Amino acid sequence: MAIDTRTRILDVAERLFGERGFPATSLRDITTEAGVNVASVNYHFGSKEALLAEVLERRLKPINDRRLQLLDAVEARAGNGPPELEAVIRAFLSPPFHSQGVWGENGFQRLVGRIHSETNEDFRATFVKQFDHVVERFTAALHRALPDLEVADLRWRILFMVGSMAFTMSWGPQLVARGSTTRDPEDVLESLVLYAAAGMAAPAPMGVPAASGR
Amino acid sequence: MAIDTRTRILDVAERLFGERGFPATSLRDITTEAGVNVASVNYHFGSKEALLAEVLERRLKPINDRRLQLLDAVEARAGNGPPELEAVIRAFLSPPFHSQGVWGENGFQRLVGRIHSETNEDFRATFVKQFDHVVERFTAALHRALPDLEVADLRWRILFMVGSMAFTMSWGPQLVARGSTTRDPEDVLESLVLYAAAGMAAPAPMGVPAASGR
DNA sequence: GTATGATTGAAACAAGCGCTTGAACGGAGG
DNA sequence: CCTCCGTTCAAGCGCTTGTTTCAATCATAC
Repeated sequence: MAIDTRTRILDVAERLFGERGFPATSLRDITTEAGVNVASVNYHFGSKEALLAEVLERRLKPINDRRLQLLDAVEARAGNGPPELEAVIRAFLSPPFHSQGVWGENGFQRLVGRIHSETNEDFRATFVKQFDHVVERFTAALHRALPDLEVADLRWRILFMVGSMAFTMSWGPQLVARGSTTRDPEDVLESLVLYAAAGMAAPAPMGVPAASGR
Repeated sequence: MAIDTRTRILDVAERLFGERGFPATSLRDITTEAGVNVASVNYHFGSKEALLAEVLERRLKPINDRRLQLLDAVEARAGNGPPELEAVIRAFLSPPFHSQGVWGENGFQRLVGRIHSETNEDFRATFVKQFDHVVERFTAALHRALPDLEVADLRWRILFMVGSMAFTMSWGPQLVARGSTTRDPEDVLESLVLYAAAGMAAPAPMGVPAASGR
């Protein structure tokens, strides 16, 4: 056997969860395609949910590590001054785009896009926890890059940015495959970075009176 | 009986599909909570999928109609000149935010966010078709508002915008409920409009040489 | 070469799924 | 009163789900 059972299950599960979603993918779908026994999932992972957790962990951890590493570099370069906005955003957005292979043949990118809106409240809480540290670091960095923006506004804008990213990773491969647009993932990333940077730097909304007057 | 069976099923289905997702919600979950018989779903709608279609149709149609109506007004105001960017974006983003009640108690907004990344390829195709006309109208309007931007770039930016919107509608209620941020949906919409307008107006990427020189 | 502990296999478990059935219900029209 | 027809109901259809069981198999260590 070329690769061991565990890895084969993880690979197939990653792709199928990405293509069809978690609840719509059965363990038998996975094990049949992986050429392993149904029981091996529960033997190696314990449950279907635990399998999902490990599928995510395997990819998300390196991505978040890389994000922090890139952010460190950006902040080091900035010294005591504010970090460069576009560089901070690029540090956040580029790792998931580079996490694996080519668009459309990439189960995980689809899964990342999907996972952001698919699971139940409990899972969301767990999912968010994995990102807490990363989000806090980037929020702080962006706050330094954009000192005039209220933190509350900044948090919403980060939500907008993550939304663009997740949605693009989920739909992008399909749009590219349908030929509606033909762009290198690298170009799409670049486009997204420019878009997000401009959005972040947009004038502050004036709806609610600010705590610290503006 | 206060409301008729059909409507009760639609209301509960809308909320549960939004909370748990389509595959994870069983007909029995819906009918139990609605206080109706299981068979009534198949009697009134034909199948679970048809129920989902009707749940979406009921809300999406008015939203898209309203979008076009607002866009007409914006274009009429612009006369022969280019429409105002921010107004076009507001015409696109505001209807789903106003579609129903309050954040967090709103099944449909959650569902809208979710539906964008949850279902399978076949459903996506059907789903996209419902939006084709709206997307084309807004793409044209945005192209007139931003004549220097390649249409290919513009399409990606529209994807980014829709992603922000979908993600915000999916996660916003939860963030608000957790108290991480307390904002009126109207303020969030305003914030999103400003963000998207700035992103749309961002400098064009220079990655690939443009077909028509820039 | 045989014992040992980890892994795989075929089969079955209870539970839940979407959907169908055929009878019962209930108000309107003749 | 009775018929009719749209609607509701309890029950059950065949099937799939995640998970478990326990024997068979494997690689390794003595």
